[in-house]
Amino acid sequence: MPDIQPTRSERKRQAILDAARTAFRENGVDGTSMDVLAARAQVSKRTVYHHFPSKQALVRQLMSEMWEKGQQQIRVKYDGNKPLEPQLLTLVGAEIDLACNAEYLGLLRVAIGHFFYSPDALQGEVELLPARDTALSRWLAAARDDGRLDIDDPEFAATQLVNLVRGTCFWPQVMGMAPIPDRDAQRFLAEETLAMFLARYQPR
Amino acid sequence: MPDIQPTRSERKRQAILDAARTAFRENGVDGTSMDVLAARAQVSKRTVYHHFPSKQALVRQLMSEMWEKGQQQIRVKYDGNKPLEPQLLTLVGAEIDLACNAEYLGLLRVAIGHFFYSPDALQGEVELLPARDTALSRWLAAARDDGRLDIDDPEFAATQLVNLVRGTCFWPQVMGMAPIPDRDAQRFLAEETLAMFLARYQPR
DNA sequence: ATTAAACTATACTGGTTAGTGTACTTTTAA
DNA sequence: TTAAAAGTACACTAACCAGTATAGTTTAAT
Repeated sequence: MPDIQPTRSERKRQAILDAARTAFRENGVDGTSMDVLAARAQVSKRTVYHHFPSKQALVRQLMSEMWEKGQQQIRVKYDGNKPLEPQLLTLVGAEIDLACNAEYLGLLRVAIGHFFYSPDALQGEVELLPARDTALSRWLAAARDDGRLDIDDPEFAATQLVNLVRGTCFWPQVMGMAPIPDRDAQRFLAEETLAMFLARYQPR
Repeated sequence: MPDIQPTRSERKRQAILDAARTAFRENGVDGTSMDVLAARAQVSKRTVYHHFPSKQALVRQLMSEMWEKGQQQIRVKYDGNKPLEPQLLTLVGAEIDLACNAEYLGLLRVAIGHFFYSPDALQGEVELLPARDTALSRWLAAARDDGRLDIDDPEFAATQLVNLVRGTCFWPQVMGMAPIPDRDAQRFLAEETLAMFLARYQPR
């Protein structure tokens, strides 16, 4: 068993990032001192500053991780030959998957807590909710143009769909007011969301 | 014009509360020092401590204001003789009104920012989103029992309704990511929300 | 007019925190 | 083996902040 150990330096760096993720999520960036952070990472404070020039740089590193996760785009092209439901279910399922991803939620929590009072800084550092909605609204527009959905404003319809998901699956978790729903609840949410959406927009 | 002036003491007290409201909303509780607060209120720091024994007491005062606003219950009893739509529109409209109330949103923003990282303290001080949802779900259950809505789970249906509203009307504003929608947008949202909800749950 | 309550300016205490300086030890790679 | 890179312990700085102390001024109600 070779079991290649990463270099000590790399291990320390990861320990710092792990500690930052959990500590920031639990107590916020401002609520976590660099001394506490170093202690949680079992690393001297000097080592923290060896790997990251400042607290802000550490935050930025975590933000870019989150950004990456959020970017995992859904590639569901509209297919006029397949039935609507399974296609839409894939889209909604992807939305729910992301909104139920503990890692993603945790990082988003850090971001929101940190940038809550400086929206300008927020916009400078990251765009929180990436342009995934546009993929959805484009799909809806395609289905509309194909005469299979009776939608006036695809963007608004996409917003409705997303709101049905995020209201139970995203915001409460970000706020720390509810746990992440289990698989069954996620499936139930997907089905009910779809049912409501199609009841509204599917031509009879 | 008598124009009864409130006493100086009362004027100072209000100036402090006003300054706290805006400063806390803009920069958060932790991001607003008592020195800055006093300066914004054009009052000496000692006067702040004359009116409020501590920063926490000041926060509590603002929280109770918010609590009061949130408690303005909607009293729409289900009426089997009136058509569904206008009744539901009243309920949805009330939800939107509150979610678009700048004062309420501002205070909620303070609360969320303050308690984001201590949900226990949150539950100790206030319940953020009061039990207004239960009024809605009771109304829905009544309409269901009357055979006028085809709902399995009134609580979930109420959540869906509320999510459709809050996703565009509440969360973005609390997060400071979007301005409060104007009257037209509010009406549009109410109508579209209702249309989707009834499409799903009104028996054909 | 007098007096107590409210207000002001300013300096202070005690505590916390981001980040640095220093002298020393451990790891790693040539 | 050896030298550089990385890590450690710990003391230190400069700044900030909640809340207090003090001594003097203004307001308001008797």
